[in-house]
Amino acid sequence: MTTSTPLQMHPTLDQLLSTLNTNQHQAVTAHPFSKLQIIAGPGTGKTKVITSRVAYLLLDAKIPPENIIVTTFTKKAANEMIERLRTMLDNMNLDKLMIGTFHSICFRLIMRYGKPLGLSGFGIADERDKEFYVKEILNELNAEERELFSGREGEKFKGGGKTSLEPVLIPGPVISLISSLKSQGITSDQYSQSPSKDKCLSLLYSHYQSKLQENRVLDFDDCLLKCHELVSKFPLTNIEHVLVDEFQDTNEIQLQLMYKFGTNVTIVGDPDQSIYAFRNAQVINFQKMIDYYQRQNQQCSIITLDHNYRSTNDILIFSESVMKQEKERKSKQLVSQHTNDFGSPIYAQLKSEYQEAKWIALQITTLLSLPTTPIHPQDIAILVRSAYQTRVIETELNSNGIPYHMIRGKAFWSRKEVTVMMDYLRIIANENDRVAVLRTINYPKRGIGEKTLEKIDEYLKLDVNHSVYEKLRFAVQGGVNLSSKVQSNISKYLNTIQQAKEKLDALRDDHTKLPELFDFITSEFELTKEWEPSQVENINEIKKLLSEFTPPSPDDDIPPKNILGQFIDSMGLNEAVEEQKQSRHAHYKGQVALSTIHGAKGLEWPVVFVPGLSDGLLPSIMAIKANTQEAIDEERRCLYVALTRAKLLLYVSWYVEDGDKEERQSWRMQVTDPSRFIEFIKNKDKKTGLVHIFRQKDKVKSLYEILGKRCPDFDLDEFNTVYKEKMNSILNPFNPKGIVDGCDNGADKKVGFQSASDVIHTTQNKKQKFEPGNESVTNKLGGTQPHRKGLYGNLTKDKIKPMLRKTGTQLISKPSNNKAPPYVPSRRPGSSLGTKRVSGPLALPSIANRGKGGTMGQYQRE
DNA sequence: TTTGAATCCGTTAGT
DNA sequence: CGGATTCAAA
Repeated sequence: MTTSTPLQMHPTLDQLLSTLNTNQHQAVTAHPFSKLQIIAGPGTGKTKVITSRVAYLLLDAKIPPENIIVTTFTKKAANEMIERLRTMLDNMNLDKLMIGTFHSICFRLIMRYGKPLGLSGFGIADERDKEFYVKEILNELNAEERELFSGREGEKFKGGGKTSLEPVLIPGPVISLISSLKSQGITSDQYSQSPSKDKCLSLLYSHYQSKLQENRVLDFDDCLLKCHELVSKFPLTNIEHVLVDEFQDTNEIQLQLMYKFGTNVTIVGDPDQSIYAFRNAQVINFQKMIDYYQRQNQQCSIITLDHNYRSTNDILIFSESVMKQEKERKSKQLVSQHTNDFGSPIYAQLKSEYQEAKWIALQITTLLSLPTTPIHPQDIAILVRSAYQTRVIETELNSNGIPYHMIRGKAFWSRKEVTVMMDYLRIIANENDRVAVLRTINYPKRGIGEKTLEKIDEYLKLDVNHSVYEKLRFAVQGGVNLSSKVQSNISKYLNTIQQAKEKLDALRDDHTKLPELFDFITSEFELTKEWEPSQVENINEIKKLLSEFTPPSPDDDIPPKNILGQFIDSMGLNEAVEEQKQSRHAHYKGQVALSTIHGAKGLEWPVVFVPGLSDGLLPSIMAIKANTQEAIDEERRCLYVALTRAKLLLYVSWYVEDGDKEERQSWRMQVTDPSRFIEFIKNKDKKTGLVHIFRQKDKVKSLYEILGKRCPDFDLDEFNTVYKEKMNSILNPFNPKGIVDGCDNGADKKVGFQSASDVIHTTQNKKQKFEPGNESVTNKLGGTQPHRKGLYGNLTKDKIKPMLRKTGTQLISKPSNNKAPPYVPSRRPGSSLGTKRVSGPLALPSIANRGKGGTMGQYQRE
């Protein structure tokens, strides 16, 4: 199938190919002008294969880089791939290789060629913008249109009928239904002509599109849809090969785009790892692709990679037994290339999320306290289904002095301070960003409330010949009737924008000065003083991204936006350089990774924890409620992805809550059952994970060896005794037997049952902060202990707060600094763990973090 | 009319 | 818990 004999091959390529196994070799060297599916299970060298295939196309088939499109799932994956390629082919200029996410490639194409469609200079509407626009169109419906919604078709758009008798139209369903249509490639025009259309939806879809058009923005789905329209009308003529990575996560419009991009395609993916159906991804694309080419009498070859280089066989068997439960699945035979095995996953059933977190912390400290341990924090990951699950774990890691790092998800970008900052950058970059103006004009408070805002917005919508910025100037100069206070406040706001714009112009394209501009904005708009230290930290993350930002390929004939505008587009597509190439490793070094399963896709660690294997968490409550096989299957694949991230040691755990004995976050549904996906281990030893590799000296030895260290001689039995005692103190915290290493853990001191007078103080002038969730008590050993139920009788916090307020009494709490807020990236908690501790007081919470800036602070009110 | 506090309410992943 | 909504006080 190769186009040349090995002798004629490029020496680099030759060398490259020699490192591949038979299947990989076959996949890489498949005919360049053909259709190919590579089914790549976890750890089968997928990235290596796709990268080598690109190299093969460049070197052997001599396809110029600009004639190849490679789509990846994330910008990060694209960066990694291009780095690998640069290393492989050090002298080749790859700047023109079209590589990136579908969204960014499409956006680039639209920027470059979109003029005939009237799309030049468009920006990106993010999720918040979408919601803003949808709310707007719902408010702008006239009486006649509103009438449409009284029928059955309108039902699904209604909600919130609890408080007001009149049901209200809500944006959620509108957004997701429109998105679903778009990802199937259905435009609003097409939909409005469909005989089976939903009249309400069709109406909203049209309004929504006009709204986007008016504001000159594209939403994520539009990037794909409009690009499809573009390449249909004006085909790309130069593209000789299209490669699609993570094919299992493509949706219909992406499949159609792939067909349109070029006739020769290579796709790589794994149906078992399809976990993005919520974004309308469809596994059926594998079959659709085959059928599509079949209809054109063209063959689509399939190559399956089955050598797993990542995980031990035990881990593979375990993961496979999870997947086996899925009906109608083509079972896969992954063969581990490991010769060592460390036994089946270590597991435990616990009583609460707190206990589970403690269990995890114990496992980690145990691993890290092995003599000359071969395992470092950066070798460990904790993967959860939902982002909020990290909170309890973070707290526990903090109090054990375990350094960790959050792999950032969407949550970071929806933090208040982050969105505000982005909005401010947007108004500086773009005179016409109405939404950003409306969202910043009263933050910080400038005395502009709902009514005034309405008046202003009405005025802003009037005249299309002036920019939003100009119109706002006119408004202050008398266009809108405003109080003098508001008038002067807005003037000041506008003047600061003006100054910032001038600064932006002055720095031209010198992006090294962007941080200065950034500081100017935060100080002049008086943003910093609105924020807690931890929020400022988040803002500095943006500043860092801004200073690291390099605009993409300036040699293009794209009408240039200013550099800030380019930065914002890039952020809108979530593709800002997350971390620069080399510093990435240094940055994460010495830190445990904490991530959602979705965020961990494509990554691997020697040690992986998968907690929260309870019904309602995984499968998530939403999937259970949806009550469809597809939803449950997707959750199962999610688990599969999590499990297959592990190379050597896999820890799984779950908890079941019995009644209200344990403190629970009351707003969450009680977890009562282990996950249905792990039925098959429930029958085994249920007692909790005392089953451990440390039982066998030879396993411990080979663990050291495989990690490139020599196992020192040490007393494993003694090590295990310590471990078991600590385990006991977690499982039975009030049992005196849990006393470890001669340290009295205070079982006789009624930990957790102190009197109310300990926490309630009468204060006079001193304004005290009430920190929800922080009323923990410090016990005599320096450990913190959450309040137990019963402390305030039947009173809940919500009830007690106003009572205290009325009597001039306030609830105060000891600043507890080891509480972790959700989603705050990379805090470095105190000292890192020593590696030499063998039998140190692991069960005791570290006090290293005490006294540092309160991390719950960001939710306080003054 | 704006603001801050009280209260209600939902519950997922992220290009 | 935290966002949205409602209520009450400036």
